Formats: sequence, C-alpha cells, structure tokens
Amino acid sequence: MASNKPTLQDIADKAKVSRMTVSRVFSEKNNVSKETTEKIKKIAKKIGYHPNLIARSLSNRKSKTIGVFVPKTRHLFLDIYITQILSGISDVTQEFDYRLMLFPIDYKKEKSDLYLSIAMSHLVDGIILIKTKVNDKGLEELKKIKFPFVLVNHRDNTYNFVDTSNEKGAKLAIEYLYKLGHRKIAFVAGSMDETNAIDRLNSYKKTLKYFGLPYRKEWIIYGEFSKEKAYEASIELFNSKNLPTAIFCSDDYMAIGVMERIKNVGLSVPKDISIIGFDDIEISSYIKPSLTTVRQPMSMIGEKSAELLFDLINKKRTPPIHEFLDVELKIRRSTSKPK
Amino acid sequence: MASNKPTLQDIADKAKVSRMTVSRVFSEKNNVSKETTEKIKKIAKKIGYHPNLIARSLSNRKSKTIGVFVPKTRHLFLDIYITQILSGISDVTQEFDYRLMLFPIDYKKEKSDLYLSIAMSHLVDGIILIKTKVNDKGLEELKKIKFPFVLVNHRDNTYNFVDTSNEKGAKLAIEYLYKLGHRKIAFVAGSMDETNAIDRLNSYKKTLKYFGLPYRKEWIIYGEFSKEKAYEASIELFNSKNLPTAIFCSDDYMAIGVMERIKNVGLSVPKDISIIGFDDIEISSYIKPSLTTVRQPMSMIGEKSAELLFDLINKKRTPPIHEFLDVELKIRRSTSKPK
DNA sequence: CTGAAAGCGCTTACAG
DNA sequence: CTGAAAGCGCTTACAG
Repeated sequence: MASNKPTLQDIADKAKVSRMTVSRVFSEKNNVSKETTEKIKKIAKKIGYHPNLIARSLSNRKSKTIGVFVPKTRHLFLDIYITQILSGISDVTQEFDYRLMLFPIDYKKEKSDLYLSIAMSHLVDGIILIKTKVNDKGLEELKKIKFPFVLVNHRDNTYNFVDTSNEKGAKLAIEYLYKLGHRKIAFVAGSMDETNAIDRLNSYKKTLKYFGLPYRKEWIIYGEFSKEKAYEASIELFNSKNLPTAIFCSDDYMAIGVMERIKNVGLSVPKDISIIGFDDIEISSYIKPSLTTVRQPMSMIGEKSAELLFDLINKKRTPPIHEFLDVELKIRRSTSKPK
Repeated sequence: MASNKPTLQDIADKAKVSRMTVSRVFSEKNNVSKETTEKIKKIAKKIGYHPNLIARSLSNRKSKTIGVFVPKTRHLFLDIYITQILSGISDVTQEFDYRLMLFPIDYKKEKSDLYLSIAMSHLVDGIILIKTKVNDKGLEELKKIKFPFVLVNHRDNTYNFVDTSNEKGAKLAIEYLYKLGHRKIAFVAGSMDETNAIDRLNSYKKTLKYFGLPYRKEWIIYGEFSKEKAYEASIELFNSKNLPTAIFCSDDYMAIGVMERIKNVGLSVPKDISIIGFDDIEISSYIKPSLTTVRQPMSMIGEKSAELLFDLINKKRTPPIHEFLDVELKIRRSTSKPK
C-alpha cells in the first residue's frame, strides 16, 4: 500500500483552488473553467492522484456497484448455465459504468437476513438473485425497504423477475414429440423447490391433456437437476412393462444421465427412445447422439435482468415488473419417429 | 431505499452509551461488558440496525474485498476454464470473510492505469489477475506501490504468480505418445502472447530433443486457443506428404477443432492420428472419442491464488512468490499406438 | 464558475 | 470496560 496517497486537498493546495473545485473536475460536473480543469488534471497526473471511491460512496450515497447472488451448486458454484447469465449481467453492468460484486450463496443454508444486511450495508445499489428457491423469507424484507432487486429464473409475482417461458418451452418439446408420432411421453422433473421445475412439470401435464395423451404418474420421475440423480431415478421407468417412447427432461444434465441409463439397459437413443432436454448447454451439441433441447437465451436473460435492475435503481420503472424471455427448440439427433 | 437507516448513534442514544461502545460491539472487539453487549444487540435488532460497511471501510482503511480481473473471451467473458478458477477463489474468499468484486477485462484494449486506479480506489485490498498477457505495463505500477496482487496462469518472475506446471504437462503428453510408439508428433500452439502457450511450446521442443525426435517447423501450427482457429490452421498439416501420427494440442478446444479437421479429411482418431489436449474441460470426457488430455487442477489454482493473496495482504509472505501446481495425464480414447 | 461550512457513519488513538 | 475528540476523503447544499 502506498503510504500517503494524494487526496483532493493535495491537488487543491498546489492548484491554489478549493478542494471543491477539484472535486468537480473529477466527478465530471463540467462546470469548471477550461483553464482550471486542465491545470488540475495536469497536477493530478503528476502526483498520481486517483479518487478514493469509498469516500465518494459514503458522501454521495451511491456505490455504483450491483450485487449478484449466485447459487453454489455441485461444489463448483458456477455451472455453465450460470456463467452465461453472469456474462450477460456483466456486459450491461459495464455499459452503465457500474461495478459488480459477487455473492456465492447456498440458498438453503443462508440465514434470511443476509440480503437485508447487504442491502443496508451501502455496498451495492441493487441486487440480482439468480435462481432463488420458493419461499425465501429474505425477499420480503428487501421489498419492504424498497431496495431495488430482480430475481432471475424464479417466477414469483410478488417481486420483479426475468424468467424463461418455461411453459412455452415444455409445450414446444411435447408438441414436437407428438408431431413425430409419440404418444407415450415420460417426464424427468427438476428440483421442486424451484419454479423452473414446477412450471415445466405443469406445462408437461397441461400439454399432454391438450393432445389427449395419457397421464401416468409412473412416467414422471424426479432428478433434481442432476445428472447422477436422473440416472439413478430413471431406472424405475425401465422396470415397468409399459415403456415410454420418448422422455422429456427438465434440463440437459438430466437428459445426459437418462441417456446413459438407456444405454445401460441395452436400448438406444433415438431408435428405441427419443430424448429432449432443456437449456442447451455446451456439451449438448457434442455428445452422441447430439441432444435435441429447448434453448434458453442465457446471456440475454442476464442482460435483461441487469437492464431491469438499472431501471429500478434509476426509478424509470416501478415494481413489480415481470419479464419472460422466449425459448427455441434446437432439433438434433436424440429425437426421431417412434418405431 | 429506506429513507432513514439507523446508525450507531441511534443505538447509542437508546442504550445510553457512547457510539464508541456500540461500535465495539459490532466490530467484535469483545471488550464490552456482557450486559451492555446484550442490551445493544437487542436494541439493534429491534430498530433493524445493519452497519454501513462503506463508512467502516473509509475509517479503518480496509475494504474486506478482493478484486478479480477475468479476461473476456469469445464474447462470453467466462469460459469453463475461468469459471472453475473463479470458483476456487470464491471458496477461499468466503473462508476469509472477504467479498469479491469482479472486473471483466479485455487485456489487449484496456488502458494501462486501470489496475492502478482500482488499487488506489480503496475498493479492494488486493487483486488477482487471471491470464494477463506478456508485457502488461500496468503490473509494474502495482508493484511499485506495493499493492498485493497475484497473477494466475501467467508466469512472470518479477511478480507473484500461481501457475500450472506447463513444462511438465507438455512433457507428460509427449512422453506418453513416445512410449506408445509415436515418433512423428505435431504440435498446436496457443496464443503466443500468453506464457502458458510459450511454455508448452518450449517444452514440446525440449522433449522432442530429449527423445531424439525430429523437430519440423511445419509440424507446429498456431491455433490461438480457439477451436475455430485450430480447425482452420490445421489444414496445413494435412497438405504435406509427411503426416504426423500424433498431435499434441495446447488446449482442449483446439484439440476438438483438430479432431473435426481430421474427420473432414477422411482420417480417424485414434486409428490414423492420436490426439492429446490440455486442460480437461467438461466436454473432453463427453466427445467421441473421449479426449486424452493434461488435466489442470483449475479450482485448486483458484484456491491457491486466493490463499497467496491473503498471505500478502496480511503480510505473512513477502513477494515475489511463485507457485507451480501439478498436472496429471488423463488417458482416454483419443490416443493409441500408431499403425 | 468558485468556495466555506457541514456532514456522510464509521474507527483510531488516546485517556482514564 | 467506556468515552470525548479528531479524522477517514469525499460531496451536498448553499451562497455569491
């Protein structure tokens, strides 16, 4: 650490002006004479002045920083899915000349006043929460103090959120299978404490009904958005005598787990069973067969959520705001007509 | 924003003590009587007090935050490789009860006083820079003011760094190919403005020499750590009459690009040509054939660099510190004996 | 366009 | 164990 960092006062002394004038130059108020501005900038450069942003924050009550809560999953807190959302957030944050503070969090374990204490800490001007769980008590506190925050991929009408059209996504998948000729369609659900998982499940049920397809409880299994869990749970599907001809999985990792299972029971994709995933993560186009999946526009989800947050911070929109982003079916080789 | 957030003074008034005493309670100095401590905590809870961390930072000159510079690559600033490093950094940061500020950066474009201005801003107590380029002018400034910082995966003896044993990694790969019986081994280099790429190339040359293998300039191609570039550049290898029997690629993405090329020229991996990559990214175990590669301990690299940074911040070690982490050869199906 | 005064909400460094 | 004083380095809100 430099022992004595120059301050506004140091420059003011040398330039023979008040430190207020120097402050104006660095906060770009453009109301200082050209002459003095140049003199001040020259001196600043010479003595190596850089503003103390903490001091600035304390007095103007703006941190110019947003906080992003990201779920820790699978030991690694960032899977590819979240990485892309984060990337979108980061792009917009830089456009707005803001900084980004990361809060990795285990939503299940964290005490409920974490959000509030960070909101009250003045460290950030707004918060984005990626994939919170249902019934998160902390959110109500944030709303109560009118702190700007946006939920990402968590649909709760009480709050601001940016979410994927999960309903449409699941519908697209089932519809596509139906049109291929499938009538026996099983479903692999995600973690039921996330609205993503709930919405996809409900849309699966609804779409089956719409097409007049049979709904069978034993054709729904629960994989908790995990490849391994999906692999384990999917054994049940193959113990029954009545095999589905297609399986729609709530995310790509689970689809990969199910494909492994299918291989292990001696069947083949898509010849015996068609598989559709959800997300379109990078691996999905590399595996064999490549995975048909519902693509979420991940980095756009990040961008939109950051844009919304800045609108809230700048009071350009009033809560609650709800945005749904569109999905797209990526057809690859894990789906075909039934035998 | 809450209109009037309670401050230390508010609690002090109600508790009939000085705000200094209240401050002591919240900074956990443990030198306040049990009785008063409890009274203060009770009042704080009742009126919803949460400390203003910005104010605390200004007066005690500690931000309790570290900054991490991450390269923006491939439009998405975070590829899987960086994600894992970041995850390791984040784990250690939480252990030390610090916060984490993210600075996505294009190292080639950024003006050179960015590091310095952030170091001087008091926003962070230390900095980790992931994959800087050779000849980055800004680093010298940081060193001059003795600001704690650590380079990740960039070997520059002037500064603190945590790097992979690239030399050993490349040696392991070549050695393995040699033992399989390969004598004609080509090399795909990364971006030559990164020491990672340089070190792997040098080790390739050195190891060839060690085994008495022929070094041919036309067997070295440059893929800039990009799948597409590697695909493009690798065409040259197949225009020559003298084909290699194995290709060692400086990263997995390039290995994937080269494998595509091999397929497109009608050859097959590993039957005609063996392929080895570097990194062990997630896809590498999913592609067909699965990729033999030199595994970097990515999240450990993150952990070690954060631990080193905290040691520097707490003056437990003195710069320059250089750490190399071990690599491991993951043998999969993209390598076999030559025909 | 410029400045004097007051303040942001904490902690440091004494002192007792 | 507790407190009075001063200060961290800025900006706000006047005033001229």
